[in-house]
Amino acid sequence: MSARVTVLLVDDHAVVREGYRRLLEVSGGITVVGEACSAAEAYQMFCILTPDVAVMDISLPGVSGIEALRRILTHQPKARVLMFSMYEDAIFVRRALDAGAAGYLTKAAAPRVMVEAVATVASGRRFLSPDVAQALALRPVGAERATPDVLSAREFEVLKLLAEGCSVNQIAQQLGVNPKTVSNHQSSIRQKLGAETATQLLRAALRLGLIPPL
Amino acid sequence: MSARVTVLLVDDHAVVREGYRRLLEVSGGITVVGEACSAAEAYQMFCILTPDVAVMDISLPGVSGIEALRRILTHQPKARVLMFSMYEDAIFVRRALDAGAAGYLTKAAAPRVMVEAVATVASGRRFLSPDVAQALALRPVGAERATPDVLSAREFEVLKLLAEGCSVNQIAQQLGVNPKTVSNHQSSIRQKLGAETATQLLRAALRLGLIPPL
DNA sequence: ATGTGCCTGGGAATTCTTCCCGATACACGT
DNA sequence: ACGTGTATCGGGAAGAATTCCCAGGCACAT
Repeated sequence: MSARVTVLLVDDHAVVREGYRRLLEVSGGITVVGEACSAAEAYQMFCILTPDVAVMDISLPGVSGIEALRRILTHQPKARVLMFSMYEDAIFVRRALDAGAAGYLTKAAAPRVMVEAVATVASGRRFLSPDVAQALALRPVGAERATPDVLSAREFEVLKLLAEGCSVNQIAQQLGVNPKTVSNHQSSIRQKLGAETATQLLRAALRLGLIPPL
Repeated sequence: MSARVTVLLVDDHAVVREGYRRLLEVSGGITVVGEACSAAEAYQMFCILTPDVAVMDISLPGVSGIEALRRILTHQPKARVLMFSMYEDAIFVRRALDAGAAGYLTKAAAPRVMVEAVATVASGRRFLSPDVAQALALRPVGAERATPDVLSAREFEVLKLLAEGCSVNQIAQQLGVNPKTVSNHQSSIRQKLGAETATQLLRAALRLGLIPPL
């Protein structure tokens, strides 16, 4: 085999990161060289450490893992990022892959699969955990865009933050755009989802799994 | 120190369980003697293995971790169960403790805190992770009614309708008052609950049980 | 009687939303 | 290379909602 694989772990829960670190490191060929707990930190650390693979939780507070993935790929086009999530819905998988993820793994997968996934991604190939592959196979192309996919990536992002309780101004600051833009996004989101009130917007976000159930 | 501590891990994600297992076992004094991925399995395995401590994720598919906790305690009143969750809201903590949990730990806690928590719970004491303790301390006793009581009856009613997705105008019509009045009520509700955004208002209503969970 | 708190709304200032518009950028098929 | 489509970003203006301050009517307790 080749040299050891270096990994950057991105998850907002410290205990979870530590668990993954140990899980990966006992495998023998993997070294976790860094950890990050947010999208911003993930981007910075990736640029500094240039790990072979980033293992990133898809649901981070504020800016999502997918957005973090995009930012990394913008500046490091050759980055190998393995997305990791509790969601196995085809919609999430597709968004992750569309955004350029090198692999997608669910937390329901067997532990050794995670090691295998990192190794596969590090070697330049793509990796999908079996359950995910099945979910995708069952809905070939565009099947899942019955309702949810009418939202664009940015709209997704804005909806997530709105559902988390952020104000338009906070979102604008976090995404680095004009509040007016966020407001305009919100309008189109509401129209696309048919959400007149904030409640309906939140329900939609819950349906899409953008935020954990309350 | 005393003998090794035996632990039953309960979480619906295999990878997560494996991570925790490694995290706990390298500490030296802890042995994970079993794993379960559902409430039913947790109960069965607890009865068979009689571990010193069960570490249980609060959010399990189907029957929740708290319900699993209750079932275990019904038949094994001396069971020591450490609840483990990504939520640090006081309401979750209180429910867990009311149900008889020996401790509550958030996933945001530092990794070694988990080891400490297991050891503390095994020794017969209770354990709360620092962030959780703080959340509870801020709302001492009967905390869950500290907030709602400041709302007047009318405000309560308006909040309920708002949370159900009604517009201000609809509410005004339903209550037979001027929309302006409803709007004014809403303002004071927001102020009293500290809700900046519509979403936060909704979450408050959920916390107060004004509407069924989404 | 008097104070207190709630429900009710008006008025004015402010902020947000909506709808329409154009600019830029990027991907895609021809 | 070129047009086409789409996403993102924002400006402008009209309209709607929110906030803050205020005040009358009412119930209720001291």
